[in-house]
Amino acid sequence: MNTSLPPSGLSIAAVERDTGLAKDTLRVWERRYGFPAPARDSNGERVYPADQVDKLRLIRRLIDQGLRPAKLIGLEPTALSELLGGLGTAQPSADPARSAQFETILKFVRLHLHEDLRRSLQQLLMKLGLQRFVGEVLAPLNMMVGDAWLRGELEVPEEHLYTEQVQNLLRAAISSQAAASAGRPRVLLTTFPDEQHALGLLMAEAMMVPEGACCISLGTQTPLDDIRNAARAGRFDIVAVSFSAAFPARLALDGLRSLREGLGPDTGLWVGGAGITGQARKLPNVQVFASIDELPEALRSWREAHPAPDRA
Amino acid sequence: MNTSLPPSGLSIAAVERDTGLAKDTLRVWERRYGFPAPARDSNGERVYPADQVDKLRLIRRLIDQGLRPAKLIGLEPTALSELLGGLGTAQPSADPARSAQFETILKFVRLHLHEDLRRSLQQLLMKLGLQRFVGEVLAPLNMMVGDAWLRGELEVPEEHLYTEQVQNLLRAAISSQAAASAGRPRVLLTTFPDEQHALGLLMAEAMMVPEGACCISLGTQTPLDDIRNAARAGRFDIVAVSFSAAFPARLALDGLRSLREGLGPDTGLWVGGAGITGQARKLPNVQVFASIDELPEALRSWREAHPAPDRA
DNA sequence: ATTCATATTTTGTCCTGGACAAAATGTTGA
DNA sequence: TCAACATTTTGTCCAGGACAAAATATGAAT
Repeated sequence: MNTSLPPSGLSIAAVERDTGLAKDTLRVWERRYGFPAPARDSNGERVYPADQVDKLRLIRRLIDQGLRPAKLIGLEPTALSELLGGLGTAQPSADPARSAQFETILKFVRLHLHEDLRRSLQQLLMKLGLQRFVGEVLAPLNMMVGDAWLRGELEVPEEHLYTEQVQNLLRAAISSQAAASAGRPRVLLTTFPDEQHALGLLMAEAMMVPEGACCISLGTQTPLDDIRNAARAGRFDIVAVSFSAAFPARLALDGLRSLREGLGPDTGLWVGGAGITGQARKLPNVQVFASIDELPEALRSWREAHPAPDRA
Repeated sequence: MNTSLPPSGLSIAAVERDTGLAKDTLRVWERRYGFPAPARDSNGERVYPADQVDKLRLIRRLIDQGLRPAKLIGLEPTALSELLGGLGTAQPSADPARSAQFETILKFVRLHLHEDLRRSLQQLLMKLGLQRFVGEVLAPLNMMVGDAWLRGELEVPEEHLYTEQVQNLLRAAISSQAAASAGRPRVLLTTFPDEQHALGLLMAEAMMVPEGACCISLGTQTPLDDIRNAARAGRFDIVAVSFSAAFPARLALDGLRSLREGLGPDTGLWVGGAGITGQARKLPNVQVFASIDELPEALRSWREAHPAPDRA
């Protein structure tokens, strides 16, 4: 039941897409470390065997976790997998019942039981309310899904399925609560270019809308200049940006500093997500959230510091 | 109110991100056509002035429309803009009242009046019902937004704003109608890798769910093999794939042929979107939709051809 | 005149191997 | 513990040659 004859390996462009490693990087690794060592087709072009691509994927994930290529490239795939396994960060929930529930949900994801997945999430949402649902369920679940993905226990379709279902749930819940347009503060949400993960944004929105904030999301991947311009033109009080674990911290810091300058001093810059936590002290005048639970409290503080104007 | 001193131009990587033109392509154009002609920094690296990047963006859009680089690179930006203007495809709606309504909505997008935008879309949705809303409002509106974007009348944030609002509306509407899990047929929706546009998928879902189909969306960018595997494992009756205008037709055709083979003969392959219309005859055994309006009828035909089994 | 097969041009991607700056790490001294 | 400096690691850039796939032009045959 194989596909066909020739494609017994991937081109360098395909490997770039699959692993996220730039063509230049693939070539320079080969030159320096002797790995990967792709075959060549009749045309002298690289043809990467599947097992080397798998190993590259593992290496990529470990690099994203902060390890360095030279230490990884020589290792066996099994050793790499072990490293990956040791890196799981999600500590099991304190509440064993809740913890078991999460395992069940993860099982639904693994088995593509979208209907069961939808139903269990929906029930939890109904039971806990939007804010607690995000803080107590989605936050840890995301970590678990992320860890599972890291160690290769989940494939692309499973991850997509989870994301879609959560997105549906959150968008519906947010729509139904949409605050009056006069809500305060006015918050602009988005991510930087190259950051595709929309869940963080939605979760933030779900935390803030019930507090009466007026949230406008631009979705993912807004160029820096456009964020600045949109924030000014729309007279927003706060710009909120989210970063997933894979986002290079360097890019985030540079971009945030530049954005911080571009926004007026009256506009708050709130950021969060695994890609940025712990960088707080390097970001003056930027509010860095270690956990999404802090958002409601932060909103309340903002309100105290910015009493509503008399009324226009 | 400029940013700072040094960045009076973009690096080749930044231009790649901004224009979608590969670094190799940028360098080879420079070598062959003498354009772009970037300055060099102290390090000998290319620094592209903003006006050249703007022209590159125009060229890129025209190439996506089927024109060829050699004919474009010599032209003045004004001439390029004219070409772009002549390419608008959306003929004004037959109904003048409706047409005026669309213009109003577009104005809201342009002015970032998210609240008004949301309200007008919501009203139309309520008035027309989900299916007619998608077919009679969103389809033409998408064309208008696409055209405006093409000729540079809309920027990134406006386009994002529109997409987000529509997505919120559609997801909420779909959730509220979600069919019983036993719905037929079982439809798997997704896009190919490198295709980021999710609206087509949502619109398709919105057309099918009210007909009682059981739709599972994987969101955008699922690798081909994963689509095949997911379709088999989930015993889907139909796989639906959508292509935006910018998607290279070649990639779409190749991918679809390969996917067609990979799916069993009992699984339907339904495709649509501006990137694929008109290619129908090159795709045997693939159902190509010229308009999203055809979906409900196609579902009914499918049901006739596949009478429900006795009941398990 | 339309379709089909074959030449020609255009165009994007790949190649090698050298270079260099930014980031990470190691070292030293307060 | 922190700061300043030296060293290594690492990713990205460059030039300029090559080639195959796509697009177009040319010609033959229906």
